[in-house]
Amino acid sequence: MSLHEVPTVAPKCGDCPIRHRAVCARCEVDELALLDAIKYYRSFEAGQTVIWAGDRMDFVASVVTGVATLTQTLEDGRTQMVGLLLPSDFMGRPGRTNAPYNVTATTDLLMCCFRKKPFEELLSKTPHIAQRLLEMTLDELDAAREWMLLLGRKTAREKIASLLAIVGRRDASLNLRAPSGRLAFDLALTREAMADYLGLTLETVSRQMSALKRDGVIELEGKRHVIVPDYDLLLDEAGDDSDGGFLV
Amino acid sequence: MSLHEVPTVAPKCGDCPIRHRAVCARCEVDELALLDAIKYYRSFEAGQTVIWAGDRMDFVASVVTGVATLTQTLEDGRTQMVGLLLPSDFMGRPGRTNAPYNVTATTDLLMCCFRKKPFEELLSKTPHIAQRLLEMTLDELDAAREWMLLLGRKTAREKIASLLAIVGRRDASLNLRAPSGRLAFDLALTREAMADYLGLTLETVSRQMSALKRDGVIELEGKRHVIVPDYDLLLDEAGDDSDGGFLV
DNA sequence: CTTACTCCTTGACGTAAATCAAAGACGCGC
DNA sequence: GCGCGTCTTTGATTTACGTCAAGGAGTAAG
Repeated sequence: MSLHEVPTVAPKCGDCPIRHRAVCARCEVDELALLDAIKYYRSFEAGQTVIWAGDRMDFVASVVTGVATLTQTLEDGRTQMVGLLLPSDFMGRPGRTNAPYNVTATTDLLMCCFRKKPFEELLSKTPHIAQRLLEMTLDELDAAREWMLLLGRKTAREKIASLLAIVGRRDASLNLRAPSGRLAFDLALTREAMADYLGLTLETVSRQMSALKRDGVIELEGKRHVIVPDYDLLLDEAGDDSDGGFLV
Repeated sequence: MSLHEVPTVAPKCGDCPIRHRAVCARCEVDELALLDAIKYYRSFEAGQTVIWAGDRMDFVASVVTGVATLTQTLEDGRTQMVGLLLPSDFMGRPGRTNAPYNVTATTDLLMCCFRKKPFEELLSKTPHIAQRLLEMTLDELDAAREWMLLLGRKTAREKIASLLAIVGRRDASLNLRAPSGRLAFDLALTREAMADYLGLTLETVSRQMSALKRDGVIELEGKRHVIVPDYDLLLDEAGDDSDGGFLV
């Protein structure tokens, strides 16, 4: 998602342990001071719903720690995850009053929230933050469209490999490393959540995870901790050369 | 996509037959005059490529007439359409230099283009246009995510019905009508293009079109002209109650 | 008119993934 | 320890959709 890149100095926003991606790194000092004045924290337990589709939403927020999912459902209960919020990801829609999807915490979750009204005022006063927000939204749009390619055209195995590549890449970038060679990370998703993201059933996810393990593409410690012996090999399995550049 | 709604007065931008969605209807007079100064037209024949993924892109544009598609492909040729541009739709990415997907004309196509540099200057001078653009991008994001639900969880029949509902709805709104009851429109897509949009094969599309016809949900005149005797029935087949509110 | 092209339809068959079903693994409270 | 919940794995079977293949319909050129 790349703002003006990964943090290279200590975070500035009060006591937040993260750098808010909505803010331009070049001019962060003043704006973060402004943001600081209107922010508050909310925490959620694993499994709790942050907001339901259609609900009034009077804040925008950054994920501080934890993982949340965006999901949509059909009446008969079929559900599709349409986005994944990892630490430093932004959530919110300036100019909108209602949430378009369900947002659910899949781990314990801490969010740094900003009341929408003052945040919007801040936006109109500081056009370069508005511009930054447009860029982030365009990134999200690219990610969503990349995901459409996955959902429409990839095999189950490729889907799993793509998801692992993305989460692994994202995890590496949190540690300021480019993903390559050996990689290990926790996958904060149940098999069912993975299935909902990939448009599969949980059984198929489980089978393909087993297959990737059998073929030496990944190793598993317990159910959630994934070890990738060779990131490039995983990318090959993902079926495209985009190297998971989206959703970063 | 709904700016401050469907045109109710004559278009203002010079000789353009359409209202540019990037411009706020409330304040259009001044901005359209500005836009008028930096615009030019380009036309494409059916089948021609407007721009290739990765190419430098030094303009943004509105579709005046015709239909274009946004597609992504894997190396082995599997392709997925990730967006559809209908008249009045906007295409372009302020702040980006390269096109993220292939854009192809599926009919003869006329675009009203604006050179990117002056357009971006206009944006920074008129924050409410920037805000309008953010809203439009959020709409596109919603549409993409709605499409993810379709790709990941709907059956072939539901996919076809959803596509027809959306195109039909969009066509009706061009004529300032709410879609209901009987509807007739031209589907400017080949069976293959429909398949690429829906993540299916062209044979499956053809079979499901035949099935919908056999079941009286649609009638066909020739290959492309679709008659929907009862729009609500079509919506039922689409499998959700979102009523195709996206991509409008 | 014939030929040739593109696009579409329909059929027969194969297969990847869904569904149905059972049992294992892990954690948590008692 | 034991029971009980949730999550996961694995197997057997079904099915929706893909693949392969043949032919039809419309249109443009000769």
